[in-house]
Amino acid sequence: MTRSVDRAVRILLALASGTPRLGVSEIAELVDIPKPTVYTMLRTLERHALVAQETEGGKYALGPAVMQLGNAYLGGSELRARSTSWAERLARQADEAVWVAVLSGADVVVVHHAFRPDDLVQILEVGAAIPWHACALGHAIVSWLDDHEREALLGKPLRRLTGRTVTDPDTLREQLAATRERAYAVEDQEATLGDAGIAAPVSDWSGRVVGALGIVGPTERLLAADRRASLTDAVRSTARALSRELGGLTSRR
Amino acid sequence: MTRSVDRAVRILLALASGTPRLGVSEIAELVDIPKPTVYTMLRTLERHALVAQETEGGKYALGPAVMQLGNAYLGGSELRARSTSWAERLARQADEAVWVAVLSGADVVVVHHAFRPDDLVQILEVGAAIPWHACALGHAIVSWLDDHEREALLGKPLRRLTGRTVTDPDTLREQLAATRERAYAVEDQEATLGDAGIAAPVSDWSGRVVGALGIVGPTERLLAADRRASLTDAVRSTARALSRELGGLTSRR
DNA sequence: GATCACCTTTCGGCTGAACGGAACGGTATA
DNA sequence: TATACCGTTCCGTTCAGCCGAAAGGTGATC
Repeated sequence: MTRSVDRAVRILLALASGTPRLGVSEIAELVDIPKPTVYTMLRTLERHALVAQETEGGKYALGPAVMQLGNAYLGGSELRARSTSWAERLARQADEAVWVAVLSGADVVVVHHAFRPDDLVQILEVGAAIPWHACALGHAIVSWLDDHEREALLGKPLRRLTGRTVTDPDTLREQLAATRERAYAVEDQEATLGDAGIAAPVSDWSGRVVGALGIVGPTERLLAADRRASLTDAVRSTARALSRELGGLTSRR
Repeated sequence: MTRSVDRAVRILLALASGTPRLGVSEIAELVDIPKPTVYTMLRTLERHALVAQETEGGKYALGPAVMQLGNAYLGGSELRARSTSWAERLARQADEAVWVAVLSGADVVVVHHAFRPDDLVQILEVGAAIPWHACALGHAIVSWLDDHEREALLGKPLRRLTGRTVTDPDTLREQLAATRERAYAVEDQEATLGDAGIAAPVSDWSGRVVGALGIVGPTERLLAADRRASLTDAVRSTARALSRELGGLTSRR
């Protein structure tokens, strides 16, 4: 492990979480690194536009280059590339928005978003990060991780996002077991009030879970008794089809 | 300057440019750092999900965390926040797609994209990076930089993207002078064949240019003799209005 | 199936580059 | 005017990063 690199990353993450603009001293305290060290690193990061300083002698913020990295990540994502057509198809079929996501630490990050066909106001959610335990996508992924990884995630503190967020490890363990059995996950207003999700895991040729695919929308539409069965089936079979495609063309190793 | 941090960033950028998946040796050669050093750094970056290793012992790629950073950047961008309503308005008025961009090294990075109102196929271009010299947005920004910064950019090698890309520094210098005078830039198929752009610089309260705003679309529509005057006026006045807004509410320093 | 070539990964001792305490100058605040 | 806190600079010390050498895998070649 390279300490300086680790520290620099922690600085970037500090800038990414919550307050977008921070001073040297604030960062130093936040990540517990001496001020001069933080300063030197910020300057180094600034060279590459990963951070930017507002006015001379002012606070620091993330720089535009991090966006280029993000874009490059999307461009290189096998999952995203292969999922677009399937997601589109499912969005039309279910008449709901479809998200494809991967796990990043304890968060689920949306890598593709197919809009609900007839929606007018569409907010692109690509790049959004949601705590894994508060969404169906997260449950779908984590339920398929091996015991060791899953327990590591259950061990971390679990934030409550709405009144309905489940944060008890034991309850989650049960839910994950159920998810594993059914091969799909359901979430009802645990991340956002009014919104629900249905998701299924996506795996690659080796059987390892690489992400999840699911639909997101208003509770009353998604979880209506008469639609639920058909929606879960649609999600599950789409995820399976996508997994098969990822498995087939073993792709560039 | 922290050497390790600089090196780590160069590794990330290498992963971001071109081939999305690289082996340790490939990276080592690309960025000219001894293999074991690259390895250690990759492992450090992997901890934070900034890079990810496909299969165990395989090649490395950017990780999902870089997307979170990108998203955080967008969320904290004053320019983006203030530009949305203006961009929307201009998109309706001009009936064309509107882009807002900032400079990142020698590239222009799109931070906001307002769709052309009646377009059906809409590709979200947020995060896209375009060499500054090949687009109106880039010209608008660079023309307003101070001499020193501008010359530094003109000194770097300028890539040709289409047959019409201007890559001669002297020609560019003239174009930039003209842009500075008119307070808007025009580009015709220099980045993409068939597409043109009209853009104007956006500055903050201190007068420093912070980005640019412009319309993008098919050459025949954008540069039609009868529309051009009204379009350039619309772009210019929108950019000015946005600048004024950024100037007014000095915002959180 | 043995050899080869190339990979990623591990190890450890040397050394110079990163670190951080202390001080500086500028700028809001009382 | 005094104070407090900021970003920034300085520079000697030291310990962490560096990287040559070697190990352990893996897939191709003959």
